[in-house]
Amino acid sequence: MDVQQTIIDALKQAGINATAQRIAVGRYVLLEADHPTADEVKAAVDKVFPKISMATIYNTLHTLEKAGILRAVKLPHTGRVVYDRNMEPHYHMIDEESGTLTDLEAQRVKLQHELDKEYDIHEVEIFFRGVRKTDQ
Amino acid sequence: MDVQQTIIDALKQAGINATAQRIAVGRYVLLEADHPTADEVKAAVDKVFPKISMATIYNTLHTLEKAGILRAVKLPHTGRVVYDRNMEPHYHMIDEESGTLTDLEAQRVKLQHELDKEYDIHEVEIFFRGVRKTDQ
DNA sequence: CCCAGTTTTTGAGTTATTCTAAATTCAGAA
DNA sequence: TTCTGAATTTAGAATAACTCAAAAACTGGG
Repeated sequence: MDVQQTIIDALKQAGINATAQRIAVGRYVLLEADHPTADEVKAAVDKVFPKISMATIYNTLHTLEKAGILRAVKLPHTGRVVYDRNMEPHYHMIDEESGTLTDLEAQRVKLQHELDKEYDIHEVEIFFRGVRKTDQ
Repeated sequence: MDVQQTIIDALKQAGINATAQRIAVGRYVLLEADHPTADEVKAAVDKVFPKISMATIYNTLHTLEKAGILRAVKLPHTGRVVYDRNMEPHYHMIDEESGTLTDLEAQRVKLQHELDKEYDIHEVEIFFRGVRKTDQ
């Protein structure tokens, strides 16, 4: 099955009409990209799609978010929003040198607290920030 | 010792010239406020200071940040920036009902991971999001 | 093929912040 | 004091990242 069809199916599966623009955006953000910004999505789609407006980029990203197949992550250091197709519970590591954002599976981090006594916790967001160690 | 003098001393201590505007802003963000936005700082200062520009509000907040006596926190849900005078290691709890932000001392949260093997971690930012339990 | 509903587009509007350059104020020297 | 260069403040323009509104284009079911 080709990539095109994979995306069309994924969109339909999520209850989204598979328009040409959505396929182009979806293909990039759901299969190819690694935490892109809206601008980067536009740039990437521009390379393979004749003409798409910024509003459609945002509309589509929001549609994917609402459908539960994409997540917007607001980075606390820069304030930029990037889109994350990893829908498993996970946290983020920000490499301060390269600016790269890496996913960290939730099970790699153990978290203990007693907030549950007082709150119904709906979500925990963690950002680790640092630099890669120079091995010696 | 009066409040005015406390702030003047705190500013000087941090190596910041104590101008009238900085005293007014500092007094609010370092002593009175609880996670205010820049707009809220302006509104509060306007009540006690004849005339201050938004640029000065931002300039001063940045100056305090660089001096290490104030922290900007970018909230991941709204994207708004609030200023935090708590310089101890701590995390944040966001009450989704009221929008309130509460500080959580770092020692109330135990965090275990093996990222140290690969990274020099400079900072860990955690946002808990949820609602207060209705006691029954 | 037709039509109601959905999607896309353009361009203007918004919000929060930053920039620029001029005006003001300040701290230390004389 | 008075001066002077540096620091600070200001207004207002500029920017970035969206969001909105209304018209135009498309789509899928009948």
